[in-house]
Amino acid sequence: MNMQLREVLVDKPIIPITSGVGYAQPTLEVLSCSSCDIRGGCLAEQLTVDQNHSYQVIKNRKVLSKGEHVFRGGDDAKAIYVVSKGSVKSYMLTENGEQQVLDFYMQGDVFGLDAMGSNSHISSTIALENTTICRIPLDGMQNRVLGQGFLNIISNNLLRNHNQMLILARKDAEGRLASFLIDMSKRIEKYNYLSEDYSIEEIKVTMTRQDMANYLGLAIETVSRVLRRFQDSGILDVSRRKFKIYDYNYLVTIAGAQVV
Amino acid sequence: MNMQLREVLVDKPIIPITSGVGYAQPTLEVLSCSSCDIRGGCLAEQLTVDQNHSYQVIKNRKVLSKGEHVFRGGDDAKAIYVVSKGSVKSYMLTENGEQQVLDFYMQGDVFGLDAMGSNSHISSTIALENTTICRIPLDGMQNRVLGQGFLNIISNNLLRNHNQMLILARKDAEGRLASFLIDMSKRIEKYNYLSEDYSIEEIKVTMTRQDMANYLGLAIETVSRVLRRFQDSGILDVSRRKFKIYDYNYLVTIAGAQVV
DNA sequence: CGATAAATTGAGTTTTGTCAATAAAGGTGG
DNA sequence: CCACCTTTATTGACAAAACTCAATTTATCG
Repeated sequence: MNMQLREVLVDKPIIPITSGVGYAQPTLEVLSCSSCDIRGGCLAEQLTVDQNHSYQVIKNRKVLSKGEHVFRGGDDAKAIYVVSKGSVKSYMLTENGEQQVLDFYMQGDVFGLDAMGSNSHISSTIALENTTICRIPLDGMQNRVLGQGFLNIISNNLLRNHNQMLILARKDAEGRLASFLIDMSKRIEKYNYLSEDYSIEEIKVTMTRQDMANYLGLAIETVSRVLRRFQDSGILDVSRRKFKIYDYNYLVTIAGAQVV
Repeated sequence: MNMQLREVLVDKPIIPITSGVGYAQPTLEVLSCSSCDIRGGCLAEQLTVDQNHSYQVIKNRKVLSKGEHVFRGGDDAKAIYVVSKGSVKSYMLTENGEQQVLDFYMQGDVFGLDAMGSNSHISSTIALENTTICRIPLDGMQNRVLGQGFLNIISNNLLRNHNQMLILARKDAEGRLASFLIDMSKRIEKYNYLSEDYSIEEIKVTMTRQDMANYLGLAIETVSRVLRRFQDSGILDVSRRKFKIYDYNYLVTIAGAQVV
């Protein structure tokens, strides 16, 4: 990980970003996939095959500090992205200026697909911690062959949305939090499957209570109270962003059916 | 329209359906697009271009009666679909056996994308009225060229989901109903743009109050009461499935920002 | 025309949101 | 390394919105 960071810093800046309005923007790097932490089948690679089945290395890596945007609503949309390391949240703004969090993405996840059909982004994406992302330009995308991997990413994105719609429409606060914790737990386990210190029962998340609330359609106070109730009933132990889950199965029961 | 129906009936059945378990299934027809009501740029066509840019006509039309399923959760997923005429609803079942409606689709809309990445459907889709759908088999999809039209469909589906997530998470019952009515109104206007008797102010929907409730995450009684409140305040006139909108702008105000 | 499904309306309860105050953690600069 | 400040999180009291249960009315379909 240190090696990767060094490499990034040494190579910068090669491609200046072509962005919207005047806020600070990080620079882009052209880096090989060899320095990426994603192990096995990064789906970004499948998108870089052209009609002659030759690989075009057109991926660009970018290092973002916590709180930096990958893109904002209104920015030009000429790419999709993969999280190489770290985590981001995707959100839309309501007319009151509140954030509706659409999803959280972590290592290996593809995001930005909702802008493929237009010239500018509607949603925004921001880094929740120091994060490295991989940018896949869409120029010439229509000349690339449609791989099954790409179809998988798309339908997985859609299924996650559908699951979230069900959660927002049908579940009470406890069900939403339980679903969220199970989902986070599973995803953190998935991208940590090779490291020795992961656990599905002990996770550390990167988002605030407000982010959770904005994702689950709840008030921040409700999130706090439900977590306390969970703790009081012995299901888990909360300490800020760290969750120790004692009764995973009961959490599954509270959550109800999960699709993704 | 009568012509089309006749043609369908004359040609049947050519391809028997390869479906799951034992409930009645309609038969499939191989029909040319010439008898389709979709005017101008049916996006199904873009999906049937192979790598040599020659068109492969592999679209199949199917006539469904009201209440018939296009597919159910668990069915094999080997195709995506276009609504040629009529309307359908897509839904998932909760663990209590309740329906969460994911979206409604009408003439020209593409659905079933969420199953592209797996072998079986998780959601179900059912006809809300007598409906003709067009089936696009996915076999060999990976050899087809990725068109911008397909990307547009995907991101449009994703944007609709995001919009709905915002609605479910942030808006009260009035906001949800207002959003729904505006959306329906726009979509009905869009596919009726050539006929002389359409109006954005006077629409007839094909779903029940229960369907609306299941879509908007509300109780059916709440849907009824909100519609009554709208009527009492002179915004619109409701008569079962017919809505006459008097104050469209006020509806937009109540609904708040719409993305799609 | 009768039976069934769909929609409406009322009364009372529950859940969650809002407002307000406090506590705890994390970051910054001396 | 500590004190201070800002951000994040917790907790309580009360209000509001929507749900549930129940009864009734109105369509729709055979």
